[in-house]
Amino acid sequence: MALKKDLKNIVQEGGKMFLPSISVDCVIFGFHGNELKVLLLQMKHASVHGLPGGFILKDEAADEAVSRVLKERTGLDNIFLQQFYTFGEPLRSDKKMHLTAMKKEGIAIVKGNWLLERFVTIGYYALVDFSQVLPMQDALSISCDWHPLRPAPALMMDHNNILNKALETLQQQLSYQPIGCNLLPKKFTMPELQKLYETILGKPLDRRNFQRRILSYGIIKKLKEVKTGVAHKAPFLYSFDVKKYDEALRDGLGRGW
Amino acid sequence: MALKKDLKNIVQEGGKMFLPSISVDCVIFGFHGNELKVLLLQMKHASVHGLPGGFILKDEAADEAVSRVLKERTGLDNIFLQQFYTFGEPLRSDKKMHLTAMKKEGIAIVKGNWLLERFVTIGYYALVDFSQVLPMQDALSISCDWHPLRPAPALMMDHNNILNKALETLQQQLSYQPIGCNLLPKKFTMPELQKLYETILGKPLDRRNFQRRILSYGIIKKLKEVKTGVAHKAPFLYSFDVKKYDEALRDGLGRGW
DNA sequence: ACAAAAGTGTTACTTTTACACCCATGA
DNA sequence: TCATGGGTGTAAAAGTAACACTTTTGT
Repeated sequence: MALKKDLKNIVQEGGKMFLPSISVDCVIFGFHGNELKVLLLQMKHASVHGLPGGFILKDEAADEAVSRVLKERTGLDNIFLQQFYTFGEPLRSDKKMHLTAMKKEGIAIVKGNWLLERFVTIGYYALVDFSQVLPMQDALSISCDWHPLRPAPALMMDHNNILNKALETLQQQLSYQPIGCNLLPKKFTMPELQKLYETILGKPLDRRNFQRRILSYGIIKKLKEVKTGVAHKAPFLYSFDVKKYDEALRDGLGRGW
Repeated sequence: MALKKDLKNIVQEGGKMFLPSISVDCVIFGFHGNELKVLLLQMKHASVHGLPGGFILKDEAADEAVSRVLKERTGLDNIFLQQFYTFGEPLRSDKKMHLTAMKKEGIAIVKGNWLLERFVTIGYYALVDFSQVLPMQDALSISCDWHPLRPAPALMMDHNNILNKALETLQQQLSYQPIGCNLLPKKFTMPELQKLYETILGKPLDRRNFQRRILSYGIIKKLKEVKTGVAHKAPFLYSFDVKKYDEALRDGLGRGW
């Protein structure tokens, strides 16, 4: 099995390939069935889930490492990615976890192995179009799948903490940054976008006010199509204006002083 | 000289004491003479300045490491501290710099020394009461002093980049977080606070509107004293309400959806 | 025909901005 | 006494929040 060979290689050679004591973890958000979802790995040797993550190659930028991990787990390039916090508590990483996992894998891991060190992890969140993702597990997991956020499953180590902080950051940034559209397909309807905002913020919004506000940002444009094959009145489709969007990403939307 | 002994120890033993390839850097902001200042080290062996920084002890939290560095450079405890970004570009650290610096110090640094590795640095900014700070240099610097921000001096490596990002973050957060007061003495006047906000944001604000808005947050309270020994009409003194302030820190000030 | 969701404007309310005069103090 | 900065309120403008009816479509 290719994955196991990879794993063995990482355990034995990782110390030469990767920066020591630093990892990246990624909270991948998707939106489906009117729910926010997060992509999690089901770990092989423990009844817990974990965030997709990885290590930084010696000549690689942290952002590149995350993109690489993301590509591996979702098949996607060019994902909206945001670093949100670096977790540097001394007791956050669980040294025993790797030890027992490797033992069960039948891979030798000796005292002093780089994986048994304490790790500081850089947290990123990603916003992806649910329908475009093809989840793929990694060497240490049974499966990679979407999970609901509320409630989120029990995660290994401090990953629940990381997940919560990611969600908090997302909620805060949603009001000032034009990020909502990243979670939807290229063409989407106004009610879909609104549902998304309501879901992230966890509260209902007025339809008319929502529409006015979103449109006032100028980052999305109404297409001349409607969504077909749908019950009830056909809603218009919108897409977002990449140029205006990029400006808004730089300058923000909110007011403030 | 104690500092040199320390330095030699860090070069030779640091690999055992600290997390490898990770550093912390701290942008320390102060306010004086109606200007935002930043505390910088004048490096010994190059005509550049640098941000105060350090490394994380093997059993120490990243935040603790920064507090320790801050204590060493400023003499202060319990400073307002905020992690703002982690810099993980592969070429950000300058391997030659340490090498030549140590050569000039007469300290042997051999190939493979931990200091010659690539470093990822966790950026923090600190807000301090200028009048309370007693700047102290470290082993690699001639002096530690306040410098103007606009323009900021040339800094080593990517420290100008770090500084700029810190300032940007500060500006953004100022509108949503009750952080202004951290830069002033315990008792301050409304015009002082306003000057501070104007300086950080780089634009003038209306006196009456500023006062109304700040007071509406409820985080500062008017004292029954006025500032004495001052020219012109004596302004009232204010102090900030720690309880309300802590609430606001958690919940933010701004609106949004 | 009806149930369910989408489209659309107006009004009241709240927040923000703009603006000017008097007062106290030190020089 | 005068120059300088500090204290204070109000009115207009902008932005936000609340709200209802009509249209379309599938069943």
